[in-house]
Amino acid sequence: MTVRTRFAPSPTGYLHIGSAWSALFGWMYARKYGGQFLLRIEDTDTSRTVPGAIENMMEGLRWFGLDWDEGPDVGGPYGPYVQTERVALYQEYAYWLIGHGRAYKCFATPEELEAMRAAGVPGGYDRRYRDYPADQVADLEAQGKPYVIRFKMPLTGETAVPDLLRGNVIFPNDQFTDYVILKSNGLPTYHLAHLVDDHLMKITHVTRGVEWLNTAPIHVQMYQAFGWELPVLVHLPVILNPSGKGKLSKRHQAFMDSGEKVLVRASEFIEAGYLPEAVVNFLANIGWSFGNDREKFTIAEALPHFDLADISPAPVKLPYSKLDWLNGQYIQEMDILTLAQAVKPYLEKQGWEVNLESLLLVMPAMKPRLKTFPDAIPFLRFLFDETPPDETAVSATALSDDKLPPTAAKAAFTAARHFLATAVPFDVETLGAGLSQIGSQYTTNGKPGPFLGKLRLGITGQQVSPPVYESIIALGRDRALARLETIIALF
RNA sequence: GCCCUCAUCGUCUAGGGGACCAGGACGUAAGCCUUUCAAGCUUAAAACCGGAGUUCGAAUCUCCGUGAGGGCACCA
Repeated sequence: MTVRTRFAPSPTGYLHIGSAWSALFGWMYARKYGGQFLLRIEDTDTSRTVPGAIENMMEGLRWFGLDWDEGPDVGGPYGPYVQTERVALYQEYAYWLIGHGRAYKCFATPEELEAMRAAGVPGGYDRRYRDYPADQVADLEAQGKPYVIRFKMPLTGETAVPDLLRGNVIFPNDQFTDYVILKSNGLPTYHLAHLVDDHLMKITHVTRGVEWLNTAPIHVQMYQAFGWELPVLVHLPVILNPSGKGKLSKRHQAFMDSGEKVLVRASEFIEAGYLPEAVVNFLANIGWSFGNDREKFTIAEALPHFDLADISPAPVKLPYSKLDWLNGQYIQEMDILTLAQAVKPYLEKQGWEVNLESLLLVMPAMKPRLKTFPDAIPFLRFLFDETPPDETAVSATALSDDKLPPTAAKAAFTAARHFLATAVPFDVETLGAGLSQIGSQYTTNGKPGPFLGKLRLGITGQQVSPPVYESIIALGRDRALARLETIIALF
């Protein structure tokens, strides 16, 4: 039997990182066994459907590299893959259950339901129409009273849910009421729709969040009622908010202790400058481990080791700082041109006009300093931002100290200007030799350090920058000389 | 309130009766390197939630607590 897994989001918003994580495991399992991974849209709550959400999710999945063999856009042998296009099917199965005594029409009004809930009826419904006389049901129907279809849960006994990660989880049946499977508008609820689809689409392994574990007994009972084989159920743990309480929500923005925003949507990870390989590697380390103390790996490498049964059932907080580290590791493997092209848009977003040539010149020096692409912004302001440096930051006092008194500083900068005007070739070796010699000559301790530090400040207007020689080269001879002129004039 | 789940360093994890005075990674701290900031290298601190069992032996099995979470819709 081929493995078939699916990702079945409802199009109510954006792709959540937790959803992507769950999709990843389903995808990995299907790929490992050469099976199929499907995308199905669960849009039976039409009031919550958000335009564009499907496209957004597909885009996110593609970014992660999670491709699907069957889905709304590519079709497949068990389509359609959008639930609102399958309603006739669900209705057919709902009525089949009625015909076989496993479901019934319920005419309870919203007001009645409200009253039952207020009275504290377990499950919010007292099953008043469960055994309603057939002729009276016919009467109500003849009067055009709206109704829903409810599934008859057993009143006694217990239901065992075989969960791959937890074993059999036993639920007493009296905990449940008769759940609505077909709404009064004719659309199915999740309980009916996902189950009919999973069966018809021949899904073998269901990966979904633990929040479904509590309603899984209904599904087990329904599978039995239909006489269908239960797929392997894998309830993945919740992803917790790293700061504070509860699960990671996309509704309420959370913040790290550091004050940074907690990333939740897939699109936020993209915008924040993470590489898909890094994020996927990061997610694969959540609840599962490669083994052999290995943290960094490609998904292709992970596949042979992967098994759904090895996933830990414990809830997790995403270790965001590890993602930063991993992303940095992946950046180190990028070639300079690709890296520069990846960084460029983030610099341009600052309103800077970015010259690729200059960027390429500093990129080798920048690479080990980057964990994410936007990290380059504070380093490279001097290169692309033409607004003049803050005068209070770059002043004669800032450019001199006891190891490099003002007169010596002025002389050193003047010497540097002469040197840079003629230095050939204009490369790191030449500049390094010349400028450090000038530095040693003018500082009171005879070391180049104090001068080079001031030179960085003078040239870049920044306390922190790429290494000075590289910065000067990236700036180019003319611009560097112009800045030295400005500095010398400060004394 | 009722039902369900989970529990190893701060975090992600390895481990599944003796190989564990518990291993790795991130983060943190210190040192080296160094023109800043990083990177890199070296070192350090840091955990089996508690209590009872079972056993010659428990981080590992059982039970009870505790804590953390999830669920109780004509939402998924």
